[in-house]
Amino acid sequence: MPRVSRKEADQHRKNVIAAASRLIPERGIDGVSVPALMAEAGLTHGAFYGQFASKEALVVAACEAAFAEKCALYDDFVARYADDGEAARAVFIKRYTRPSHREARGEGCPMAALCGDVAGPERAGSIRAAFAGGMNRLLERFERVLGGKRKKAPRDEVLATVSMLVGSLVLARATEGQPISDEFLSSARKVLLEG
Amino acid sequence: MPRVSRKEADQHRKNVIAAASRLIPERGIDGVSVPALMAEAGLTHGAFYGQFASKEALVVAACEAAFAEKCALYDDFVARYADDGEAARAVFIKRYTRPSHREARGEGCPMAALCGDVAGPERAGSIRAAFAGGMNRLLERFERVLGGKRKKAPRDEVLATVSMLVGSLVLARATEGQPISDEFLSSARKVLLEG
DNA sequence: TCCATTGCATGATGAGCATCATATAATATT
DNA sequence: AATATTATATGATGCTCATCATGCAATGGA
Repeated sequence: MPRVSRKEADQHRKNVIAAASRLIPERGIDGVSVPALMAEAGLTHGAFYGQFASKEALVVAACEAAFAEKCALYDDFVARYADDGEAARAVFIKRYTRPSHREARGEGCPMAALCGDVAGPERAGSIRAAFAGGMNRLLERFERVLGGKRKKAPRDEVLATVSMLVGSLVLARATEGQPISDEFLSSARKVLLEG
Repeated sequence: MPRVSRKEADQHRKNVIAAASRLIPERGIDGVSVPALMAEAGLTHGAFYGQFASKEALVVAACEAAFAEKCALYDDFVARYADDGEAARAVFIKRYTRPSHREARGEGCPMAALCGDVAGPERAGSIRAAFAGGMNRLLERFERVLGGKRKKAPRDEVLATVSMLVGSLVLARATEGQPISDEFLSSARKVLLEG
């Protein structure tokens, strides 16, 4: 009964979430307006509130999609390196600390891309919960990626390592264009691989 | 010739910068409007453009003030612990990773508070430069704070340690209210002090 | 004492925002 | 084939924002 078929409408919704899960990590929550997002998905702003109860609901969906994509990625990664945990850890750390990761905010680590946006009292509701849920799921994968020859790395080590990786990426982005930017990434890489 | 004396006007400007250097780290650049900031400083919005060329100029001044305050703080800190570098490093790491630091965004580490705001292409101008300049000055202090019994810690170690501290704080803020939030801080503390 | 200067307040401007109301027209159902 | 449904588009609402224009009134120099 719609102007488009149900299947098309479902696809539209998926397109909107896909666009949001790329644009929100890239430009921030407040950097993506509803009209701009819908235009990116090939629709107009009026279609938005037929699909989402609010902008907050969209952010939740986009956040979950971004984490789900990375969880699937690391499931594959763990499977591929199942017989060489040492290599898995080294390859992961090298990839994470590549300068190209700094530029790829929309496709890179959602923890690093969203953590600044999700902090603060005005985001204490469902967005925060979606972010924390995604983080917990992603950290489960990191236990194995970072375990090396062990099955799973100890939790303190996982959280501290992730803190260093995310911190180096976020600081590298905040100083992009300055000489110190690359140093954050290379120092984290060096300390994690050699220290 | 003004409605208030020159001295009062100078004091007003300092008040505005002081308010901004607390509110901007606390609420983010876009979370502090010019009218709200001026009200906080006891003035009306109209007075703003007599003192600052633009909101960007204010952010630059606030950023510099925030970093300058911390530089002075750590100069004192280094002097106080001049004869016991080991204690300086341990005390600093314990203070940085306290849960109360997570809540004190406006008074805490400006690197952690501002890094998310300063990333992105729209902040690539003078704000980014002010942030990077402040970071470089602050990192000079950290070389000595983190040196332990050495005079200065090696640069890779400083940058990696700061990455972990900032990362743990930023992630703890992004997950505030969730059980994992405290874990980021305690894990970073444990690894840096014992690992 | 007088007057030019200027810091501040009031108010306007135009833009962008999230959200809602309504109309349209194509689809599902009958 | 007729009709009820509904995804989408157009457009409006009320808000907040950064910035600018104007006028006032107190000050500091003459």
